[in-house]
Amino acid sequence: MSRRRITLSDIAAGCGVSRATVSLVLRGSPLVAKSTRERVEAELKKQGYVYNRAAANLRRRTSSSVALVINDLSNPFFAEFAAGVDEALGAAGYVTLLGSTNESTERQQKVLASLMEHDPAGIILSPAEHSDGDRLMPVVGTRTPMLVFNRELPHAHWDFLVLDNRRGAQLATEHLLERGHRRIAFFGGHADSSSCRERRQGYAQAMRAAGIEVEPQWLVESAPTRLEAAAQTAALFVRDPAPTAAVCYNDAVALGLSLGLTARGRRPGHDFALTGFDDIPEAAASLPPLTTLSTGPRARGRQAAERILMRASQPDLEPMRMVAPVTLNVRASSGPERVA
Amino acid sequence: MSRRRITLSDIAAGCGVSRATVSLVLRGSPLVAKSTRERVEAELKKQGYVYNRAAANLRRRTSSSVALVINDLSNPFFAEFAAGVDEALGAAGYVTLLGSTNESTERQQKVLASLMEHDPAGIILSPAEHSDGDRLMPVVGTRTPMLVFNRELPHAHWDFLVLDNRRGAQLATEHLLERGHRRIAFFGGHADSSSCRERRQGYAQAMRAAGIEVEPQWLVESAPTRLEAAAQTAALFVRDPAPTAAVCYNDAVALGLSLGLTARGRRPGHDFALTGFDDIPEAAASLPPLTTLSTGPRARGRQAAERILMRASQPDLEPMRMVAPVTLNVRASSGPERVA
DNA sequence: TTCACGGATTGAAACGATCTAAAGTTGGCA
DNA sequence: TGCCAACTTTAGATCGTTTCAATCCGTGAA
Repeated sequence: MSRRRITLSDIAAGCGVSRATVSLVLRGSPLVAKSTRERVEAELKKQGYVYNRAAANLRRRTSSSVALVINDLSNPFFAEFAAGVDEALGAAGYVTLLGSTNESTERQQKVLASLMEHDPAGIILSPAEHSDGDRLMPVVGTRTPMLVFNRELPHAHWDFLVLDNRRGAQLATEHLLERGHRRIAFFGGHADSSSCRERRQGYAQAMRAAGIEVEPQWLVESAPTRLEAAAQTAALFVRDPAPTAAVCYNDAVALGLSLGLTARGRRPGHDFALTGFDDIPEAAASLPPLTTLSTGPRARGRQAAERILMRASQPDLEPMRMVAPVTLNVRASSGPERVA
Repeated sequence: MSRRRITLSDIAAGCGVSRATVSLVLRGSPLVAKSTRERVEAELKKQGYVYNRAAANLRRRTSSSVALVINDLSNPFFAEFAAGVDEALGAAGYVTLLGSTNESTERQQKVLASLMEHDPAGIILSPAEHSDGDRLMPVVGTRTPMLVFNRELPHAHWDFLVLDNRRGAQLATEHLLERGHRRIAFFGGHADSSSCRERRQGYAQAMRAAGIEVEPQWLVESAPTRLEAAAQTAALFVRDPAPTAAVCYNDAVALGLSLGLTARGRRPGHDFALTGFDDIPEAAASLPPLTTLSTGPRARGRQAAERILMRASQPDLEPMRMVAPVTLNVRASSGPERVA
């Protein structure tokens, strides 16, 4: 029921030793005699002592936290990523300082500034759309290592961890080509986002390699949401001959397209093949199950955490650009083995 | 490029005043003269000073963080909740210490203990399944207020914030009764979880009020996932006459059932009515769109944050049990206005 | 008996902020 | 010129921990 915090001094007083000794016991130093150690440990338990890491960090000039700033927590992809980060940080004895920005660069500035005041050992940033490296620079400073996830920023001397978007889209396209499709669309996404651009590049590259010229009406934009995508379905069929397959920007878009196709009387996986990107949980459970690219967001989170901790302990490491592989997960939405 | 942290003393030295003065400037005290204030502020900017909140908290014996412990971040419901918490905490100048437990009570103990060392002003806990209040007690202590979300724990003197599960299921059931159904099942969930029990109670109450006796085969359990639910669909039709409608434990289960029905040649929303719970984003986008109960997880998060901050500033407030209302969102899955 | 030595313990100064109480500065007015 | 009040500024202790350097103590060697 006591309101006051129990400190080292309370323990020391409680069993007639000095604060210094208690501190040594806490840290398991071999210097203290077995008998005193036991006495002190009993007292710690008895008084319900809890360590004050902030005070310790102050004295030792260390930090035991890492800031994690996420643009969109309600997106399962980022939520999984966050879970992975927290998992790895926790295992290393660090604590996660969370900040969510809801895709607002204003909030992002504020959140970062606020987190910096807690002196994190490092920052993992999944940037809001239209983030500007030049504005990030002054608030992050040069003392704190930062890893940027999922988006490229023009600025250097930060770590980057990005998905292999180009290669992923290429794999999906090759898969559809393999299945006999020639008129393949790239559907969804905002053409000005870096991830959409990269995926389109992979798509274009695969098409070129197959000797197929991409027609302009095969490139359809849409916001990366199910509803928007469903609404854009018609754009695929404005001109004959229409595409018989589509590489979609992501799973949400693919599921939306799937809905749109059904509404138009086409059966996805039968008379139209499509692929997604992300492998969200519903991808496997939808009808038809979605062929898509797994990105392993949780593993990416762990990877980010491990890297930032490494950089925090070795500040002179060179910044690094890491490209995470993606793997194609073939399911029914891309159709049967081989169509005409 | 400097590795050292800039402190108050650096600023003080840099413009020939004392640490105390700089501190006053930082806090916008009216005591300091305009001219010195400007001099100091210039120096702050020039040296790129960043406030050390840990040191300040130590001295002032305050805390500027709240711990948020989440059982399953990859569940959009909890991710939204977390986003809401962070939003409200951030607005109040607090920072979120995140911990995710992945539904493991072991990790939950560890995570809480670790977070306690950072002296949070309060704890918001969404407990892992099978959490035990008696084990939580010693690690949380009595100094730190805690709010428990979404599950009831036998222990007192914590705040509780739960959804009105009973009332929600009752609303859904009444809605289906209204539409003319009599043989209504309760589908999905684990009967030993508190939320499932409460929802079943609401369902039973509405059925009783309508003078209908619930038959045992109308109560079907399943893990709260789409796939499990789809697999359990058959259990609804083992005996004639089969139910014509189902109140589902949650949206995932409802979507699974929807799949299962389709696979059996039934058209959900036409020859079978069903409702969900949670109103996840896909509920509106599925085919047919799902009638379900909105729980407003983000608003709940904000509510939790505001409450814990209030309790942190007034430690003598009585603990409270808050029941969040849920609202019925009627869509096509519960069928047309009125069936026979 | 004295001394050196190793192991165990501790005093006191940090870490970077806050805050009280006291000391400097003004300027006005007698 | 002297004094008081109103402003400004600051010295120094403090928060809870760590850590260096110093002290203490018992023992075996000289």
